[in-house]
Amino acid sequence: MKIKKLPETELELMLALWEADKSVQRNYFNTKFSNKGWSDSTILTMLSRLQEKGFITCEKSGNKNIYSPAISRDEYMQVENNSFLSRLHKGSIKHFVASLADNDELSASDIDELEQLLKELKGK
Amino acid sequence: MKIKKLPETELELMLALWEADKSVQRNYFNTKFSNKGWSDSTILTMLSRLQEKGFITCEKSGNKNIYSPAISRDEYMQVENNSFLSRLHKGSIKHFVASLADNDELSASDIDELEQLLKELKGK
DNA sequence: GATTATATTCTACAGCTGTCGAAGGAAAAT
DNA sequence: ATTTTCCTTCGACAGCTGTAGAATATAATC
Repeated sequence: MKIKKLPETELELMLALWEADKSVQRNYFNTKFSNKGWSDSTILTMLSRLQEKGFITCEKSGNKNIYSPAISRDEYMQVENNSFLSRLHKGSIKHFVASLADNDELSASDIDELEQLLKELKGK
Repeated sequence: MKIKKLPETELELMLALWEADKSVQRNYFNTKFSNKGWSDSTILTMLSRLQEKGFITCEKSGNKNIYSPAISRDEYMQVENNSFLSRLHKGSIKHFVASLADNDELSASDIDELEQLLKELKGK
Protein backbone atom coordinates (compact mmCIF):
# COMPACT_ATOMS: atom_id res chain seq x y z
CA MET A 1 0.00 0.00 0.00
CA LYS A 2 3.07 2.16 -0.36
CA ILE A 3 2.46 5.12 -2.61
CA LYS A 4 4.85 5.39 -5.53
CA LYS A 5 5.89 8.43 -7.45
CA LEU A 6 3.99 9.00 -10.64
CA PRO A 7 5.45 9.67 -14.04
CA GLU A 8 5.23 13.22 -15.26
CA THR A 9 2.08 13.16 -17.33
CA GLU A 10 0.04 11.10 -14.92
CA LEU A 11 1.05 13.48 -12.18
CA GLU A 12 -0.23 16.39 -14.19
CA LEU A 13 -3.62 14.78 -14.43
CA MET A 14 -3.67 14.06 -10.72
CA LEU A 15 -2.76 17.64 -9.88
CA ALA A 16 -5.63 18.79 -12.07
CA LEU A 17 -7.99 16.38 -10.42
CA TRP A 18 -7.01 17.45 -6.93
CA GLU A 19 -7.37 21.03 -7.99
CA ALA A 20 -10.89 20.38 -9.25
CA ASP A 21 -11.71 19.22 -5.76
CA LYS A 22 -14.65 17.17 -6.98
CA SER A 23 -15.39 14.30 -9.31
CA VAL A 24 -14.90 15.15 -12.94
CA GLN A 25 -15.34 13.54 -16.30
CA ARG A 26 -12.81 13.13 -19.02
CA ASN A 27 -13.79 16.34 -20.66
CA TYR A 28 -12.50 18.28 -17.71
CA PHE A 29 -8.98 17.19 -18.56
CA ASN A 30 -9.46 17.95 -22.22
CA THR A 31 -10.19 21.56 -21.58
CA LYS A 32 -7.69 21.84 -18.78
CA PHE A 33 -4.94 20.53 -21.01
CA SER A 34 -6.09 21.81 -24.37
CA ASN A 35 -2.67 23.37 -24.79
CA LYS A 36 -0.92 20.01 -24.62
CA GLY A 37 -2.39 18.65 -27.79
CA TRP A 38 -3.21 15.34 -26.17
CA SER A 39 -5.67 13.13 -27.99
CA ASP A 40 -8.68 11.74 -26.17
CA SER A 41 -7.04 8.35 -26.26
CA THR A 42 -3.95 9.64 -24.61
CA ILE A 43 -5.85 11.15 -21.75
CA LEU A 44 -7.96 8.04 -21.32
CA THR A 45 -4.91 5.83 -21.30
CA MET A 46 -3.33 7.88 -18.58
CA LEU A 47 -6.52 7.84 -16.57
CA SER A 48 -6.79 4.10 -16.81
CA ARG A 49 -3.21 3.74 -15.70
CA LEU A 50 -3.88 5.97 -12.73
CA GLN A 51 -6.78 3.72 -11.94
CA GLU A 52 -4.66 0.56 -12.12
CA LYS A 53 -2.20 2.21 -9.81
CA GLY A 54 -4.93 3.00 -7.33
CA PHE A 55 -4.71 6.77 -7.57
CA ILE A 56 -8.23 7.30 -8.83
CA THR A 57 -11.55 5.52 -9.00
CA CYS A 58 -13.86 5.58 -11.94
CA GLU A 59 -17.59 5.02 -12.10
CA LYS A 60 -19.88 5.16 -15.06
CA SER A 61 -22.75 7.55 -15.58
CA GLY A 62 -24.42 6.43 -18.78
CA ASN A 63 -21.56 6.00 -21.18
CA LYS A 64 -19.43 8.55 -19.48
CA ASN A 65 -16.74 7.98 -16.91
CA ILE A 66 -16.58 9.92 -13.70
CA TYR A 67 -13.23 10.12 -11.98
CA SER A 68 -12.42 10.77 -8.36
CA PRO A 69 -9.15 10.76 -6.49
CA ALA A 70 -8.45 7.73 -4.32
CA ILE A 71 -5.36 9.23 -2.78
CA SER A 72 -5.23 12.66 -1.28
CA ARG A 73 -2.97 15.39 -2.47
CA ASP A 74 -1.36 15.62 0.94
CA GLU A 75 -0.59 11.93 1.08
CA TYR A 76 1.06 12.15 -2.27
CA MET A 77 2.89 15.37 -1.52
CA GLN A 78 4.47 13.69 1.44
CA VAL A 79 5.93 11.06 -0.83
CA GLU A 80 7.29 13.58 -3.30
CA ASN A 81 8.61 15.94 -0.65
CA ASN A 82 10.44 13.24 1.22
CA SER A 83 11.76 11.63 -1.88
CA PHE A 84 13.12 14.91 -3.15
CA LEU A 85 14.77 15.92 0.09
CA SER A 86 16.29 12.55 0.76
CA ARG A 87 17.53 11.93 -2.75
CA LEU A 88 19.08 15.31 -3.26
CA HIS A 89 19.45 17.20 -0.02
CA LYS A 90 20.41 14.76 2.69
CA GLY A 91 16.82 14.71 3.80
CA SER A 92 16.94 18.19 5.17
CA ILE A 93 14.99 21.25 4.17
CA LYS A 94 17.83 23.39 5.42
CA HIS A 95 20.21 21.82 2.94
CA PHE A 96 17.72 22.47 0.20
CA VAL A 97 17.35 26.14 1.00
CA ALA A 98 21.10 26.40 1.26
CA SER A 99 21.39 24.83 -2.17
CA LEU A 100 18.99 27.37 -3.61
CA ALA A 101 21.00 30.14 -2.02
CA ASP A 102 24.24 28.75 -3.40
CA ASN A 103 22.81 28.95 -6.86
CA ASP A 104 21.41 32.43 -6.40
CA GLU A 105 17.91 31.14 -6.69
CA LEU A 106 16.70 32.64 -3.49
CA SER A 107 15.55 36.22 -3.86
CA ALA A 108 15.33 38.72 -1.03
CA SER A 109 11.58 38.44 -1.11
CA ASP A 110 11.77 34.65 -0.95
CA ILE A 111 13.77 35.05 2.21
CA ASP A 112 11.34 37.52 3.69
CA GLU A 113 8.36 35.36 2.87
CA LEU A 114 10.05 32.39 4.42
CA GLU A 115 10.91 34.20 7.60
CA GLN A 116 7.37 35.42 7.83
CA LEU A 117 6.02 31.92 7.36
CA LEU A 118 8.36 30.46 9.95
CA LYS A 119 7.32 33.05 12.43
CA GLU A 120 3.70 32.11 11.91
CA LEU A 121 4.47 28.43 12.23
CA LYS A 122 6.17 28.99 15.52
CA GLY A 123 3.17 30.89 16.75
CA LYS A 124 1.14 27.70 16.69
CA MET B 1 22.38 22.02 -24.43
CA LYS B 2 19.57 21.95 -21.91
CA ILE B 3 20.27 19.66 -18.98
CA LYS B 4 17.68 17.00 -18.47
CA LYS B 5 16.75 15.20 -15.30
CA LEU B 6 18.40 11.84 -14.88
CA PRO B 7 16.70 8.58 -14.06
CA GLU B 8 17.15 7.38 -10.53
CA THR B 9 20.08 5.01 -10.86
CA GLU B 10 22.11 7.21 -13.15
CA LEU B 11 21.59 10.04 -10.72
CA GLU B 12 22.96 7.92 -7.91
CA LEU B 13 26.14 7.37 -9.85
CA MET B 14 26.46 11.06 -10.61
CA LEU B 15 25.99 11.98 -6.98
CA ALA B 16 28.71 9.55 -6.07
CA LEU B 17 30.99 10.96 -8.72
CA TRP B 18 30.44 14.53 -7.60
CA GLU B 19 31.06 13.45 -4.07
CA ALA B 20 34.36 11.85 -5.05
CA ASP B 21 35.39 15.25 -6.34
CA LYS B 22 37.99 13.75 -8.64
CA SER B 23 38.22 11.36 -11.54
CA VAL B 24 37.50 7.79 -10.61
CA GLN B 25 37.49 4.41 -12.19
CA ARG B 26 34.68 1.93 -12.32
CA ASN B 27 35.80 0.22 -9.20
CA TYR B 28 34.97 3.29 -7.17
CA PHE B 29 31.30 2.76 -7.91
CA ASN B 30 31.51 -0.91 -7.17
CA THR B 31 32.64 -0.34 -3.63
CA LYS B 32 30.44 2.69 -3.15
CA PHE B 33 27.38 0.72 -4.16
CA SER B 34 28.33 -2.70 -2.96
CA ASN B 35 25.06 -2.80 -1.07
CA LYS B 36 23.01 -2.49 -4.27
CA GLY B 37 24.06 -5.80 -5.70
CA TRP B 38 24.72 -4.29 -9.09
CA SER B 39 26.79 -6.34 -11.49
CA ASP B 40 29.81 -4.81 -13.19
CA SER B 41 27.86 -4.77 -16.42
CA THR B 42 25.06 -2.84 -14.86
CA ILE B 43 27.34 -0.15 -13.58
CA LEU B 44 29.18 0.07 -16.88
CA THR B 45 25.94 0.36 -18.79
CA MET B 46 24.82 3.23 -16.64
CA LEU B 47 28.17 4.92 -17.02
CA SER B 48 28.04 4.65 -20.76
CA ARG B 49 24.56 6.10 -20.78
CA LEU B 50 25.72 8.99 -18.66
CA GLN B 51 28.45 9.50 -21.19
CA GLU B 52 26.03 9.51 -24.11
CA LYS B 53 23.98 12.06 -22.27
CA GLY B 54 26.96 14.26 -21.79
CA PHE B 55 27.09 14.05 -18.01
CA ILE B 56 30.51 12.49 -17.82
CA THR B 57 33.59 11.99 -19.91
CA CYS B 58 35.61 8.85 -20.04
CA GLU B 59 39.22 8.34 -20.96
CA LYS B 60 41.22 5.16 -21.03
CA SER B 61 44.26 4.36 -18.98
CA GLY B 62 45.49 1.00 -20.19
CA ASN B 63 42.42 -1.12 -20.26
CA LYS B 64 40.72 0.81 -17.53
CA ASN B 65 38.26 3.64 -17.87
CA ILE B 66 38.58 6.85 -15.96
CA TYR B 67 35.45 8.87 -15.47
CA SER B 68 35.03 12.56 -14.76
CA PRO B 69 31.95 14.73 -14.47
CA ALA B 70 31.19 16.94 -17.45
CA ILE B 71 28.39 18.76 -15.67
CA SER B 72 28.75 20.29 -12.26
CA ARG B 73 26.66 19.33 -9.29
CA ASP B 74 25.41 22.89 -8.95
CA GLU B 75 24.30 23.08 -12.55
CA TYR B 76 22.37 19.91 -12.12
CA MET B 77 20.93 20.83 -8.76
CA GLN B 78 19.49 23.92 -10.30
CA VAL B 79 17.58 21.81 -12.76
CA GLU B 80 16.23 19.49 -10.10
CA ASN B 81 15.40 22.25 -7.66
CA ASN B 82 13.51 24.30 -10.19
CA SER B 83 11.75 21.33 -11.62
CA PHE B 84 10.61 20.21 -8.21
CA LEU B 85 9.37 23.59 -7.10
CA SER B 86 7.61 24.40 -10.30
CA ARG B 87 5.99 21.02 -10.77
CA LEU B 88 4.72 20.65 -7.25
CA HIS B 89 4.85 23.91 -5.37
CA LYS B 90 3.92 26.69 -7.73
CA GLY B 91 7.57 27.46 -8.13
CA SER B 92 7.90 28.84 -4.64
CA ILE B 93 10.03 27.65 -1.77
CA LYS B 94 7.53 29.17 0.61
CA HIS B 95 4.79 26.92 -0.70
CA PHE B 96 7.06 23.95 -0.28
CA VAL B 97 7.86 24.73 3.32
CA ALA B 98 4.18 25.32 3.95
CA SER B 99 3.43 21.94 2.44
CA LEU B 100 5.91 20.28 4.77
CA ALA B 101 4.33 22.05 7.70
CA ASP B 102 0.85 20.99 6.61
CA ASN B 103 1.97 17.41 6.74
CA ASP B 104 3.73 17.74 10.05
CA GLU B 105 7.06 17.12 8.45
CA LEU B 106 8.70 20.20 9.80
CA SER B 107 10.14 19.72 13.25
CA ALA B 108 10.86 22.49 15.66
CA SER B 109 14.54 22.07 15.05
CA ASP B 110 14.00 22.25 11.30
CA ILE B 111 12.37 25.58 11.87
CA ASP B 112 15.14 26.83 14.07
CA GLU B 113 17.80 25.72 11.64
CA LEU B 114 16.00 27.43 8.83
CA GLU B 115 15.62 30.68 10.69
CA GLN B 116 19.27 30.57 11.56
CA LEU B 117 20.23 29.99 7.96
CA LEU B 118 18.01 32.77 6.69
CA LYS B 119 19.52 35.15 9.16
CA GLU B 120 22.97 34.27 7.90
CA LEU B 121 21.91 34.66 4.31
CA LYS B 122 20.59 38.12 4.97
CA GLY B 123 23.83 39.05 6.59
CA LYS B 124 25.54 38.79 3.23
C1' DG C 1 54.44 -17.03 -26.11
C1' DA C 2 50.41 -19.45 -24.16
C1' DT C 3 47.25 -19.29 -20.57
C1' DT C 4 44.60 -17.11 -17.16
C1' DA C 5 42.43 -13.24 -15.13
C1' DT C 6 40.27 -8.56 -15.76
C1' DA C 7 37.84 -4.73 -17.76
C1' DT C 8 35.05 -3.06 -21.22
C1' DT C 9 31.80 -3.23 -25.06
C1' DC C 10 27.78 -5.47 -27.28
C1' DT C 11 23.54 -7.37 -27.31
C1' DA C 12 19.33 -8.39 -25.04
C1' DC C 13 15.14 -8.08 -22.76
C1' DA C 14 11.22 -7.02 -19.81
C1' DG C 15 8.61 -3.37 -17.75
C1' DC C 16 7.32 1.54 -17.87
C1' DT C 17 5.95 5.92 -20.41
C1' DG C 18 4.10 8.83 -23.86
C1' DT C 19 1.09 8.64 -27.69
C1' DC C 20 -2.44 6.93 -30.51
C1' DG C 21 -5.52 4.69 -34.10
C1' DA C 22 -8.89 1.20 -34.62
C1' DA C 23 -12.78 -1.19 -32.81
C1' DG C 24 -16.90 -1.44 -30.10
C1' DG C 25 -20.90 0.35 -27.55
C1' DA C 26 -24.22 3.92 -26.06
C1' DA C 27 -26.68 8.33 -27.02
C1' DA C 28 -28.52 11.66 -30.02
C1' DA C 29 -30.41 13.03 -34.25
C1' DT C 30 -33.19 11.97 -38.24
C1' DA D 1 -35.41 2.02 -36.64
C1' DT D 2 -31.28 3.83 -38.85
C1' DT D 3 -27.65 6.75 -39.09
C1' DT D 4 -24.49 9.68 -37.07
C1' DT D 5 -21.89 11.14 -33.19
C1' DC D 6 -19.56 10.46 -28.94
C1' DC D 7 -17.12 8.07 -25.56
C1' DT D 8 -14.53 4.41 -23.97
C1' DT D 9 -11.83 0.13 -24.22
C1' DC D 10 -8.14 -2.42 -26.76
C1' DG D 11 -4.32 -3.16 -28.88
C1' DA D 12 0.09 -1.10 -30.51
C1' DC D 13 4.58 0.83 -30.79
C1' DA D 14 8.86 3.35 -30.03
C1' DG D 15 11.96 5.17 -26.67
C1' DC D 16 13.72 4.94 -21.93
C1' DT D 17 15.22 2.27 -17.64
C1' DG D 18 17.04 -1.34 -14.86
C1' DT D 19 19.71 -5.27 -15.22
C1' DA D 20 22.97 -8.45 -16.93
C1' DG D 21 25.13 -12.46 -19.88
C1' DA D 22 28.15 -13.15 -23.87
C1' DA D 23 31.79 -11.62 -26.59
C1' DT D 24 36.01 -9.17 -26.93
C1' DA D 25 40.19 -6.66 -25.68
C1' DT D 26 43.95 -6.00 -22.53
C1' DA D 27 47.02 -7.16 -18.77
C1' DA D 28 49.25 -10.37 -15.81
C1' DT D 29 51.31 -14.82 -14.97
C1' DC D 30 53.79 -19.09 -15.95
